Amino acid sequence: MTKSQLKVQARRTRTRAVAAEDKEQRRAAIVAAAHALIHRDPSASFSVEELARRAGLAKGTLYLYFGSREEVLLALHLQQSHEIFDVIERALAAPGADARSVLAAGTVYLRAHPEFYPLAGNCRNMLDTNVSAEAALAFKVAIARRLAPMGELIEALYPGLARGEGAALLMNSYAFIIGLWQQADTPLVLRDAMKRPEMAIFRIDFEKQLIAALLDLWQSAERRGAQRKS
Amino acid sequence: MTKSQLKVQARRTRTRAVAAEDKEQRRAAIVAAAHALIHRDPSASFSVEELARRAGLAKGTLYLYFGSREEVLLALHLQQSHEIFDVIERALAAPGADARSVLAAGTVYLRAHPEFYPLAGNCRNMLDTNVSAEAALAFKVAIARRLAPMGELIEALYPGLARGEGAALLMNSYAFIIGLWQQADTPLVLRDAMKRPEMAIFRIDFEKQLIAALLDLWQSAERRGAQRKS
Amino acid sequence: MTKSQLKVQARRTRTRAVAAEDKEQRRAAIVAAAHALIHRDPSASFSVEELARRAGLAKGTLYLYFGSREEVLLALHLQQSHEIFDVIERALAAPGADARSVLAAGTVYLRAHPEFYPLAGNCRNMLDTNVSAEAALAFKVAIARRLAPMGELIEALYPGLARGEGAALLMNSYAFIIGLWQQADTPLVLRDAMKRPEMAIFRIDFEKQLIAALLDLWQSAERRGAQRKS
Amino acid sequence: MTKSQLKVQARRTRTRAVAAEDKEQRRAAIVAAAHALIHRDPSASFSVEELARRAGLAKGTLYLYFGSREEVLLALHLQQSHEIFDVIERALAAPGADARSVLAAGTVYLRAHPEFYPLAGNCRNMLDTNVSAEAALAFKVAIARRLAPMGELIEALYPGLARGEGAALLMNSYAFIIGLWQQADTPLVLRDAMKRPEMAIFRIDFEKQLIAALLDLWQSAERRGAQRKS
DNA sequence: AATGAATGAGCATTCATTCAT
DNA sequence: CATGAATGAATGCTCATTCAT
Repeated sequence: MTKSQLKVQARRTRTRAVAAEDKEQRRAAIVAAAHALIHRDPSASFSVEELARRAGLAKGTLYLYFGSREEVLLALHLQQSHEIFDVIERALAAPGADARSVLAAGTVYLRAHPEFYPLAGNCRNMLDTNVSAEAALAFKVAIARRLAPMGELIEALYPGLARGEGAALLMNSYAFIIGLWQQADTPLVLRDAMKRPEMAIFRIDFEKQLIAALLDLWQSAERRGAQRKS
Repeated sequence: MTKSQLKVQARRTRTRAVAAEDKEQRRAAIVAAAHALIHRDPSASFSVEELARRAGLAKGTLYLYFGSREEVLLALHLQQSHEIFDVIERALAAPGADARSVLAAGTVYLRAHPEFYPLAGNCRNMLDTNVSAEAALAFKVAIARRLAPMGELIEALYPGLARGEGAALLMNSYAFIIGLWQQADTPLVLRDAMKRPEMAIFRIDFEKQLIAALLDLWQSAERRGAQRKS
Repeated sequence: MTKSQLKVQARRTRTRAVAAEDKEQRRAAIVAAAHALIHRDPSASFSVEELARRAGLAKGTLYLYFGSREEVLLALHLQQSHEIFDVIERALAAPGADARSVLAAGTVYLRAHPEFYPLAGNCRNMLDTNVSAEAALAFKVAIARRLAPMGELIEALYPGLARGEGAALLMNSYAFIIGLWQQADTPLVLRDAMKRPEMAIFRIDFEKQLIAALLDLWQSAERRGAQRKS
Repeated sequence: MTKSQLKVQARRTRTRAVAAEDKEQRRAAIVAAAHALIHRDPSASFSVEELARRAGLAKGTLYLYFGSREEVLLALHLQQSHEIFDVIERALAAPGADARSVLAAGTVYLRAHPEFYPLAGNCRNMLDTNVSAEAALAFKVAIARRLAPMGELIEALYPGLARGEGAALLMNSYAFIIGLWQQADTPLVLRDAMKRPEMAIFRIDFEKQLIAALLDLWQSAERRGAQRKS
């Protein structure tokens, strides 16, 4: 048996994803692999090689399902966005929903998925780097389709809000979450330096400050709605 | 003296920066070059080569003044932060200052310096990539030193605010600005697609929405202060 | 029957080529697709994917008919060679045939099939790259089988030529055509630069220079034959 | 001593080419490395990695001197072209020069530099692949500058030739050399098959057939000149 | 201090070919 | 026979950083 024959034998190919359903599974496996990797390394510096290995696929196969490394990350971000949107939407639709309960629900999700932050914080960057116009558009449209009904739920909750103000409130909240995380999260190299007295100002209780500010935003919106109504 | 030595002699060399003052000038020139380049290309994809050329220096010289490419960008970001802090601080200290006037002042600065946004949005990233602990610390401390007095001005303006709430309000505002920009700024590849009806939700009036939300944050803080006072 | 099996069944499959005739048709379809593609892109940089799509087949099917991408191109080249050989042979066999009439006939073909040149120019390369010994041999033998009778026709036309000199004249002509095209055809990147005065020497009238030189070759052969005869 | 320190120690950099003269030497070293490699492997399939190693340089350094892998090959081809042009020019200028003596001189060069053929045969291809317009133009202009004076020497030799016919004769000769080599050189995979009787037609004496045909071309030109003169 | 030549690790992506279905 | 999902070798090039001059 020659060396080359050995090599051929060694090549074990995955079962083929022929049905659309199977293909969707493959995509999901790749996204899951990215999820696992970004969990360990929030800076997402893993290589495509690593990503493929983790997904149990060859590098080339990955490119059958995604146009680029960045599009995988975008897909992961979209997935997580759907997840948090599900949580928020459910909270909004629950009886007795109010700002507090909705924000609490969102916070629970975020606490359990800290990798959401760096992904979201890099999203704008990714859209400018190695993401096809189609993929970028699909992402944005998918987000838009979720924001609209959630915005309406908010508008139902806060009568007096104008059409679109609900969605705007969501976008504002989202923006604030991303922005505050970027300010509050301590870079690795500063982990030690955070103890210094000069850094006291940055030693904030992220979640507390987040909720407080978001409550301000939501309650201001509610108040504005109430005033208009009357 | 050989031919090759002659060549070497012929090489033009910048006059050397000996005095501390001169050194500061060199640093400033490099930062200014980065400013000019990032103005044209918000993604800051320019190379060190380009940066050095624009600054009128050799590549190696640049590394006498900065530890890495990212540290240059960080210095630029710090400079712009100082500028906007100056603006804000002045507005806060002006007679009759209130949320509206302060935010208006800040908005004027941002309108004139759109390159502030991508720089600020990437700041968190930079601190994790190729920035020495010293440089990162120096940056953070410099920011902290500006936030403290400004926070106190706000606390003076809104009696009833607890110690530190002024600075927190600033940080929140800053976070919101960065976050909203990331949501609102259209990636290049989507410039055309923005016209589509599905994208309507993202066609926001950035400045208007920014000011409205910030006003909500500031006024909520003010109200909270007032309540406590009474 | 599972969902996925249904999907598989739904997959459209070409009708199978069972008869030898059908198989030949498939081969021809592939070659025709290559022809069409190389017509648009003389550098033949199209992928197998594209080639298969154009031929209306799956990638794998293509490999049932050809051993490699290059073998398809070789087949196309052989086909075109047969065509021009047909033209030449007919001209040679025509009453009153002479160098002029034969070359004129060949020129007409080439004018109508400009993609012949790059294909022929790359032929030597292809034979060294990804072409099986069998395919290479088959190609060469097929060419040889055409050259022999044509060479004899030339020898009949120019009495005095030794056995084999007719074929040699053909080979020389062929060589010259390929070589001159390589010198004369302007690379895409130089299209604009050709206007410059320094490039004047390369702005030749390809066809005119081609025919003039070929006539020289043929008439020299004729003369040599005549001398020997006498 | 840590691993990383070892690495730094191990890095041995070439003495720097500061003077223009030294830089020219580096370029030459790279071209020489390409020459050595193509000598062993006429298909020029070596990697940039290999080329750099052979030149004793780092990969990146190579790109300080050439824009792409192909531009190195083009430079090598230009160098060899200069060499054969030198030979031809000298032969043309020698007392008692005629077609025979000039072609003999050229043949001697080619016999000693068989790697000239594949390089020349691929030149047209290279100009279309990964060669900048500047490099392509520089190459062509350099060739043109050599052809012009040589053409004039021929015109002086063959009075009666029109202005430009000398250069055209050179170009024709060059074209024929390249073309005939492509027909005559046996591909590796056919080395064995060449013994077969069907391949007899391709078992030509390359040099003999080359010279014979070129003599035909040159003598036809001479005759044409002589006729015009009278 | 200033220079810019040299470095080389690092990496996403392509695409001809195979083979399970 | 036909398909197209899976493969993974293969590789040119970039560019931040270093350091000899």
